[in-house]
Amino acid sequence: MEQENSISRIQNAITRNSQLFEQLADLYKIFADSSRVKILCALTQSEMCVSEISEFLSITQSAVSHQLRILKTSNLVKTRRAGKSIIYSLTDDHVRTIIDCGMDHIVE
Amino acid sequence: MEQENSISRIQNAITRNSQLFEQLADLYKIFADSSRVKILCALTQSEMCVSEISEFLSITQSAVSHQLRILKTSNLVKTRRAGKSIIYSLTDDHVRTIIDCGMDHIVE
DNA sequence: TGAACATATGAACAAATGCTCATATATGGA
DNA sequence: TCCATATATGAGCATTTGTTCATATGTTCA
Repeated sequence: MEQENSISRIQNAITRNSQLFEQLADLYKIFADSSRVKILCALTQSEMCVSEISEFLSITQSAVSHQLRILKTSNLVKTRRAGKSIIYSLTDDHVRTIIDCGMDHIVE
Repeated sequence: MEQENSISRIQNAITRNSQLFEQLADLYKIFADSSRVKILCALTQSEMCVSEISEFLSITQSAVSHQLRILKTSNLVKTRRAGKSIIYSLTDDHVRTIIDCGMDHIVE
């Protein structure tokens, strides 16, 4: 039943809406970099400010900031200010789901 | 409960196995191109030979072949020969699941 | 065996990407 | 206001990536 919905959804997509694939590819592009995946996984555990992420993952502050910008632009993370820091957190649970999907495939 | 497993799995991954993120990112890289997503979606419907895929998606035979090579190398598709044609199909249902995950996020 | 069809592949090129370095912006406290 | 801390951003650069074009490999059938 759920499978059927999936297939017909994809069929419609292929025949009628080629743009959807760009969107889909663009979404996966975000997860297609190990720095960003690490950041997203880190935020899966708890919200963190930039310097915490940087330290936790051993990635340059600048690099982290650049990647966070991408993540925020694509609405996967949201921010709030706390004093001098800016705290990043996941926008919703989709990220968790998508990472889990991929993880399931890796682990086999 | 399922959420808990997810989180602890990710925590272990971050602290102990940085290589896992490369694998995860590499997996998403495969989905991060619209041609490959289209091909995978097409194969979601039914197995197809190269020229069918090429025609169905309006992508050059050469381009399709190059992408199929990537998909096969990463074990997402398998092949069998039928006369002059080589027929491609999905290796398992993980592809469906992953595409569905992404689709869910797009549709919102 | 030779022609026609089907697929694979290598080289070349343009576009996209992620990092670093330097610097700008913003906040809090002395 | 001045300084230290925190974050963002632009330019430059090296690497990766996807396509095209030409051609090679492989299969069927006359």
